[in-house]
Amino acid sequence: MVMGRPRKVDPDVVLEKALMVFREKGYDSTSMSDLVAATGLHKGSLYQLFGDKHGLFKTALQQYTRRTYESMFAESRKAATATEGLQRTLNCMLTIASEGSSGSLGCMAVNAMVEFAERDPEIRDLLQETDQKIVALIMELSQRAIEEDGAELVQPLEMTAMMLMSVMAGLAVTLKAMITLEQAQQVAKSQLAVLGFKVDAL
Amino acid sequence: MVMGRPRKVDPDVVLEKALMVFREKGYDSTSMSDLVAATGLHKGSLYQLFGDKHGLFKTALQQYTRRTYESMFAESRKAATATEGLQRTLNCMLTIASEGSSGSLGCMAVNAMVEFAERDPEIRDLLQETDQKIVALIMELSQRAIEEDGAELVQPLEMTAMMLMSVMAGLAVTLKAMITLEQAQQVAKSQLAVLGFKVDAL
DNA sequence: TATGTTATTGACCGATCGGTAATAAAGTCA
DNA sequence: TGACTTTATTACCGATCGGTCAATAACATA
Repeated sequence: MVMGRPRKVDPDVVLEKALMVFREKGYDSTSMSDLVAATGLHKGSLYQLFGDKHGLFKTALQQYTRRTYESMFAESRKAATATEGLQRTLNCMLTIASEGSSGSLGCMAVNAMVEFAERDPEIRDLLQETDQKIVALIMELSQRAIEEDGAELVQPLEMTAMMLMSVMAGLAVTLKAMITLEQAQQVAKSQLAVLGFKVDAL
Repeated sequence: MVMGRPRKVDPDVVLEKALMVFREKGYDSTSMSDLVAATGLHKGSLYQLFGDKHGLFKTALQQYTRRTYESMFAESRKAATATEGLQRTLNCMLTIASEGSSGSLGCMAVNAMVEFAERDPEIRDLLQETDQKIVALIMELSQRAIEEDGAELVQPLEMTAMMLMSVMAGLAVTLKAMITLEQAQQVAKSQLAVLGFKVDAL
């Protein structure tokens, strides 16, 4: 056993609660008071655990991107075909972005990109890494869809991936106020179709 | 002539300077001090002119959406064909979103949507109105592209417009850190192509 | 029980936040 | 010139911001 006074609460559940606040309100409009209220911890404990507000946000964002990517990857592996895996991957992303009790919270990565891209290279790099991982996943699934499912892509692989990423990022935004999850899923499916994936067969 | 002490500066140029600050930093992380520094006005004058910070932002956002829509509409009318008009409309949007001395500022409407959608019905409604106007413009151009340019859309008109809007919103985000203006324009053009517009003929 | 170690707590900090009000300055009009 | 009207400017407000620190509490170990 480690020495010293034991923790009352699991840092992971604290991080999870802070994460939800940041997803809801973004970084700037979230105050330490908000985080204290949401986590139940006292301010000093939060600072001891995560350094400062920026550190807490960064940790929460990493948690979000890691877990979201893992969910997407896992979802892609559940499918019988690469094409279906691709569709499930996109739907997984949309489902996460649509979370929220009233109105969708959107994708925290997209939200953070909008808020931080111009002023925080650290966050920007972190988001670029995740972006590249997802692009790689999409390209791998697309390649397999060509080889295994007879997909006849009308655009090069790289362009196909860029177009899918653009659509997904856009849906993450419009999900916040313009469209429903069902509409977003329909858009994603149609996008796969127009790109040449054999999505009708599913 | 109107009575009273005359204004030193034109409120429109003040609004323009405030607009740029809001585009750069968003709402929350922009302080009144920032606005004072950027406009050259003193704090009291800003409050007299625009009420409060939120009012100033709302006015700036309306200015942005109005002007951007007018630019897009004007651009669409410059073209010889509806298809070319559509492409010019999209490129106009991307060009505006890519403005900024170092890195692109993105689309202020998209940025505001991310920051305000969950907490400010007034801003949300304002953005939804603009969204609908742009959707209407896109649908009108698409319809004309079918009738006049022989476009063979592979998706219904409404879905075509939704897909275009999603791509554009996504590009406005990714433009901030992930891609260049040239890449974004290429994505938009490819998107038009896969949707069935006769864009290769241009 | 005494000691070392870590976690929790509440009081406190200077800085900055958005916003206000009183006053000074610069014009028009009689 | 002097009254009137509007803008510009300064000083100031309470509240909240993110962050710190010393004191205390709760454990393991000796």
